[in-house]
Amino acid sequence: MTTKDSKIPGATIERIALYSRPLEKFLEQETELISSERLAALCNVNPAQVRKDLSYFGEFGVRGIGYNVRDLLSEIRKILVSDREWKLAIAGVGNMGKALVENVNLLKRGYKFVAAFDSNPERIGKRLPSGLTVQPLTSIGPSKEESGFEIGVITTGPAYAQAAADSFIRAGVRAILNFSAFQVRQPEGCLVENVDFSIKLDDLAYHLSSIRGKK
Amino acid sequence: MTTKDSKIPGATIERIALYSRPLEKFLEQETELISSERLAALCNVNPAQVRKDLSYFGEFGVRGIGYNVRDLLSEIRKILVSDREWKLAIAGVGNMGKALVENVNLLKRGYKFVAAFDSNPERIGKRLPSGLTVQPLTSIGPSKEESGFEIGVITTGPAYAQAAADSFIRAGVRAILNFSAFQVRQPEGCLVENVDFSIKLDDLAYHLSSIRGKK
DNA sequence: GCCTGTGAATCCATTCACAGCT
DNA sequence: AGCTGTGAATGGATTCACAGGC
Repeated sequence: MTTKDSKIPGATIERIALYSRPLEKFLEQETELISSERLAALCNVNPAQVRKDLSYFGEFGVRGIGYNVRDLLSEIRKILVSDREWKLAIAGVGNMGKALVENVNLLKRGYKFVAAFDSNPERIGKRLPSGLTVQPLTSIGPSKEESGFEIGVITTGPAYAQAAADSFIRAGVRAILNFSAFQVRQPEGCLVENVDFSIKLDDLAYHLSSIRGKK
Repeated sequence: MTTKDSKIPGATIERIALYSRPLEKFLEQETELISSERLAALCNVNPAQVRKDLSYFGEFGVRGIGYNVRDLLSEIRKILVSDREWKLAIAGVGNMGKALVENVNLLKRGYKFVAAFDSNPERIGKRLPSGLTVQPLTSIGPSKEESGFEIGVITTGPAYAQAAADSFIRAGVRAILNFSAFQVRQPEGCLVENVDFSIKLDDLAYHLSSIRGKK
């Protein structure tokens, strides 16, 4: 990293990831150039935001012209370190877990599931379409270099989420993506992203009612 | 709503939804009282944040004592309007879509899927375990009161996401939860929440590398 | 003229710190 | 003494507005 460390807003990183989606499409259809205005429109953000976000990492555009699609995308990939493969493990192979393990979009982006765990005895030993064999949650162990995983994904029910997180952490995992409806304790030195979509629904429901309520 | 309209931070709503999760558990195990400190710890937020968030909607606690679990939960349910049933439709019944339609947690919270759509001819006409029959995406029509739905959920591939959103909007839907890796155009008068988890992974990957890079 | 890059201004959100009630 | 409720202070993030280069 050649950046003057750490003054980068958290939200900037997520948006930079967001920008890469339309850029990929433009690259496919061989569009050469893109303006911050156009890119912003596609991502529902302000054009100045796009420019500022990118400016944290360098000067990727040309004044009066715009950004070169191919170059910008390649810069973004470098920033996000999405130019390499990341190994994931999943805890909980219900519908949601299977949906993720079999998601080709993730694989295309370099996120590869290399282990699957579950607490339900009926599921243990089963072979997933992707080739993984479901192991007992309790067998999550310190990851041995080769077969190790770097990111743990939790798709268990709320009752098992914390246990799964604890196991992952014991196994040396430093980043967890938690889809369960249970807020995992933020442990020292481990990143946790919670994606509780029932909260998103609550949010929508609230705003729906308040709009209707207002008029 | 008896609130002095609209000065409520967006993030407050999401956190209030968050608070309800541990409260539900406390209610089950018949804990009477809870302090902002304890609740905050369980949700990984600051205690003052909890108090301020709640204070936007009223004075639910007792000084020197704390909050009554049952009362607080009931107030939160009123705030979030989660004391009624919301009807949802889903577009895209792949793994992810099925995971949502069959998710009992959502049903428990009052979110009920009443229609399912897909663009894949092979899926159309199939009956889901929940009893819904998959209809063609193109048949999303203006919702007729009775069978209507209020929130549209998108779990199609990126290529179909915008079309699904457009159809939902034409059908009169005012709120959309989008899980596809395509950012749906924010349309006039319709709320859209995007939950692109591949972005969350990018975010984790970035932070993982920058931590390792630093030491 | 056009579009980027960025300090300055604004807006929003979080946290502090203490008054107020039990 | 204990814990809430909240103005004031702080800290971040977004947007403006214009200088700078094509």
